[in-house]
Amino acid sequence: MSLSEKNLAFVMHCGEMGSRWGFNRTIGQMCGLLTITKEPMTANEIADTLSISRGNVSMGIKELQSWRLIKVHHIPGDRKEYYGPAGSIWDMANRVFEERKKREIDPTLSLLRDNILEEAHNDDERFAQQQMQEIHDLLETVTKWSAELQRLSPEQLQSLMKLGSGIGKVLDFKDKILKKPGKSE
Amino acid sequence: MSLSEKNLAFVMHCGEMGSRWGFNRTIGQMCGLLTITKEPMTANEIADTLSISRGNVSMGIKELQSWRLIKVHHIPGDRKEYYGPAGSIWDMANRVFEERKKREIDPTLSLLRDNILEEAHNDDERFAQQQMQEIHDLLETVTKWSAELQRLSPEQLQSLMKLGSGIGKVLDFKDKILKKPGKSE
DNA sequence: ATTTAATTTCTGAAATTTTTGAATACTAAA
DNA sequence: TTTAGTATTCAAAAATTTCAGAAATTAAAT
Repeated sequence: MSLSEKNLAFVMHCGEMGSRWGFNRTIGQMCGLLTITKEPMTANEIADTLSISRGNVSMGIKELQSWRLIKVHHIPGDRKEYYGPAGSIWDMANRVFEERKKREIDPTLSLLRDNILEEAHNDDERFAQQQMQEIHDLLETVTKWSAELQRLSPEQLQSLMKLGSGIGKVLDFKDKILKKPGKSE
Repeated sequence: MSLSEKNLAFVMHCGEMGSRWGFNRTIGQMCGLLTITKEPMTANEIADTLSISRGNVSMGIKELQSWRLIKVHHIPGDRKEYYGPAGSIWDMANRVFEERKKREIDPTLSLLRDNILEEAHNDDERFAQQQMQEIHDLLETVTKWSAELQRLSPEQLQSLMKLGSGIGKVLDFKDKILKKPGKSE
């Protein structure tokens, strides 16, 4: 139940970064711990390993589940719950990304939509609305794009990722590709 | 110095979202206020408009400058400093993105690199290292990509953004494009 | 130099967030 | 049912973050 020095360093780092990634220290540690541990762990093991209270672990688990970052395993004849990562590293990164979009972008998008619909009553409001329109359009583009990426097949994604600096070249060909005769957008 | 109801609503929203975006409430409000206000504002105007202390504004300005989100203007014969957004909405979004990468990704990348270089001493470390390698590769890809996007011309970027669901089709043509005879990667 | 206008830094109080641990609830088997 | 092994909840304590306002600093104007 105790971590090697190096693994501990990683877990602690995850704790320190936790709040930057969208959760808190304990939850960051838990997430790090579970992703580098081969076998799923019980809540008590987690508490012991990280030297935190059992209650705290319980709340952390709930939170990590709400992010869909961990999943429960059961061992026949054992009523404890064993927790492990919910998927591959890529899956988990996606989840974090998605969840953060939900928290960091969607509420703003919705406020902006409402605001833009209304009529501006004076110059200040007019200028503000222009700015809000720009923010709105930007966020909407980001939103559409992330949805798009999620829709790609893993192969296509890999392909895209490997593209790197090739993206410029590909773009230069975009028109030719999309404007094939008979195929309108 | 006072905001219309709608503009106030936006500014307060920015405050509420502030901590999710990487700063705190006051700084979020300040950032929102400055981006929807046409004319640059003095620190005192900001303090009055938001009903916060002058000292707090000063710290907020410093922080927003460290994010490169605002810039100072001067009016001849006036020794006050006037603050306004550092660029277009797109510029600002880029800055936030870049800055967050610096804070949320780079430190982890560096820790992972160090960790991966060392020899694993047992099975636990071996497994952990595999996972870390995956995280590392993922983060590195993200990093490369964001650098790539910054390198694109605004036109190319717009082109890419408008692509939307076309991205899949484009990818299907990638090989043909990049493997033009005589052009090896 | 002195005064005045402005900005920055600092400290402790207030607000917020996190954590604990005891009490409570749940659940499967005896 | 009861019991024992679990998991969860929640109020209070601890830790952290934010903030106002005073004091210090800087810089321009006279």
